[in-house]
Amino acid sequence: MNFYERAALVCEQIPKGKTATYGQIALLCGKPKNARQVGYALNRGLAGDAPAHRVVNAKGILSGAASFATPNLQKQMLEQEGVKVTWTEDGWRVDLKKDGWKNTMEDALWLRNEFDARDI
DNA sequence: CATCTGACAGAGA
DNA sequence: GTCTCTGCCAGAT
Repeated sequence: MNFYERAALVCEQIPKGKTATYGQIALLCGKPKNARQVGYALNRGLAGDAPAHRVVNAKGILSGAASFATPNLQKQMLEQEGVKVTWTEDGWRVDLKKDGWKNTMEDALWLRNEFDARDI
């Protein structure tokens, strides 16, 4: 099973206008403890064309390492999708209560099937 | 091999 | 809500 391929697939399922956390991605990939690897994957572009801008840490902070063309690009893209991004002491933050991706059982089942179908 | 690092998270105070 | 401490694990050195 390839964790990175899974991570990419999961990221692609994040609905537009919603955000998911690294831990959430890791969980859906079947590796609850690999949150850091999710970040690593996105950082290294190992997640293909997955929408990395919709992935934030557990606090909703845009961790913003520079795999974006310009600083604040992540923020811009999120706002473009209707996500409210506010500045805080810690940096740009989204409201996970409002714009966080709520996984449904169907999302999980769908993913399970895809993983199985693609043997990853 | 041993260590260190990091787009992280959870538990406890 | 905050802050600190600990566990994680793939990659790099």
